[in-house]
Amino acid sequence: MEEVVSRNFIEQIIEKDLAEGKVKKVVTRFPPEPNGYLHIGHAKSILLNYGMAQKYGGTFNLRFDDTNPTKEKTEFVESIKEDVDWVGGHFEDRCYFASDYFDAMYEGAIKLIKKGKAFVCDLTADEIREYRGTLTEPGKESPYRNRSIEENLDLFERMKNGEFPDGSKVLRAKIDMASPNINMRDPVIYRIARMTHHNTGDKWCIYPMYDFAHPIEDAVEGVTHSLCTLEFEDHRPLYNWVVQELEYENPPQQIEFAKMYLTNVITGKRYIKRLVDNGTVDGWDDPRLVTIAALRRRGFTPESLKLFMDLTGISKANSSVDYAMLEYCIREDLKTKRPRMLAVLNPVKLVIDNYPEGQIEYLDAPNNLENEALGSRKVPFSRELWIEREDFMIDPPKKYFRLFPGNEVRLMYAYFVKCVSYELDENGEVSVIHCTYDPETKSGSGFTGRKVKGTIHWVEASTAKKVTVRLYENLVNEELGVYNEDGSVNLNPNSLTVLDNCYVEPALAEAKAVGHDIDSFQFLRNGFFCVDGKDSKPGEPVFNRIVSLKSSYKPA
RNA sequence: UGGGCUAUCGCCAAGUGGUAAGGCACAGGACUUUGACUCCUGCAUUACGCUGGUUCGAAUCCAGCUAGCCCAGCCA
Repeated sequence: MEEVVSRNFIEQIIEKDLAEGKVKKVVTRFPPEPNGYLHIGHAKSILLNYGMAQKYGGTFNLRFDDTNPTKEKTEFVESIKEDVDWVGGHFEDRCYFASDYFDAMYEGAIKLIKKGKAFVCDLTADEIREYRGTLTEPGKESPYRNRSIEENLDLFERMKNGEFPDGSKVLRAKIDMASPNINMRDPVIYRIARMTHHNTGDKWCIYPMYDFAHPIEDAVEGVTHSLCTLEFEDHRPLYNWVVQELEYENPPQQIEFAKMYLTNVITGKRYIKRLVDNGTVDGWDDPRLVTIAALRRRGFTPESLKLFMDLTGISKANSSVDYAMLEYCIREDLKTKRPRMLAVLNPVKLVIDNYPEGQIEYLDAPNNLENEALGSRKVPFSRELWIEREDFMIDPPKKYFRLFPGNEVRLMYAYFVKCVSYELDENGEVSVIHCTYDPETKSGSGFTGRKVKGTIHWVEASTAKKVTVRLYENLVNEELGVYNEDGSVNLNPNSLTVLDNCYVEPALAEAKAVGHDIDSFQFLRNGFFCVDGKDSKPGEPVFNRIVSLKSSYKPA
């Protein structure tokens, strides 16, 4: 029985091209401009492009679209390469630069001029705008539109040679000033800009525009399917015009898909910049952001992002995916892959009155009950433990089956304990809980004499490691929405809670994350956490909460 | 009111003329060495933006509407 697998519209196009022999080998690319950090939206494009090449036995390129030196910085190149590869876009040795093709683009421009399809225009930027017309009115032709081929050739070469000041002349494609598509109204394809380019230095003082450069970049690399976002739909006729006029034998085709939006997050660069500048977040990789670097620091895995993209799909409808879907993906990925460790975030002392003083025994604890391959570890146990403050109540509501006076619960991996009394401090807060334990009930002993409704986690007090834990919530206020009317961000005041009095079992004290070598764990009932490689010092781990666990227990 | 695109459950999303997949979320229940996980169950009862039409039959075809997104950089 063949499983019916639905294909997204891009896969359908590719399969048709392959079947018709129009395309022999699929080649895709991810073409970022090196002018900032990559975020989860880019991850969708990376995974889509890489996925298509992978699925159909083709290749995937990383290509920096660096045709505008005024906006680009070399410092972003390395971080983008790292992010693309980390997220799963394995470009291997195929990392290219649009600027490597400047010669081919220059030749292409000459070819257009010789065909009478391009001209040098002396209109100012303002005049070009005026001549362009409006959305509802056609434009009018530039007075320079009918210069001779010889004159255009001469002028364009002199543009290249630096004989004219910045902005004084441009090269334009000669198409149709009356086109209802504004992109076809004799678009500028080359401008003069004296800027040192991060890759080509001062070799050029003229630079090609995106609409002219991109199709050439794709054609030069043999890209077959050029996947981009919806806002470029109107540019497709121009894209096709360029590859046709330049007479490429196997022209690439542009296919557009919808960008991904996520609820309750901020992706706008200027908003993030403001938050960084005023100290609301600690940088562009603050774990509450959804830049790839932030997601990685928070503890998201590449696998979880892949799952997320697979579940959300590809379409042409603008949409905003519920953040809960992302949380589901990281829980799904981590739950059977990472150990479940003992950590108490809000501690209160528990003393087992009938347990020998000074004795420490080491109990077996499976690392993950759902994954035996993760093995087991020894956890120390003694008379004095830390337990979660919320796991004890003096007057419990109905259906509370953790610890309360007279009730018996299991200590995870250890024994049944029964609460016999408790002490209060001067503020009336519970300071010590006294229990007795039953040696018969040791974990793994096969004891079936009686059952207990609740199980709680704990940490042995004398060997516990004190750590700092950071709990993250969404950066923005879900009730009020993301933005205020004045355009400022509607912050959630509880987006970050720092707990500096947490205890973890000794095994966790060894956890360390350096750089991006992330260690992540499930803290029973508290969620998934990872060691923050940026803020942890040796021996002083700081844990970031990746995502909390769902809870069906609702306190009265 | 020029052109391009989109519209299927609270959120994504399949569906390509034959009688509405799936996931997230949510709600019940079972199980449980944590109330998580897992497992069951329920969740668009002529309904697929609206209105007509074609057809034995339409989310799928046609017509006309409506709503939303994108475009007037010498940015990408």
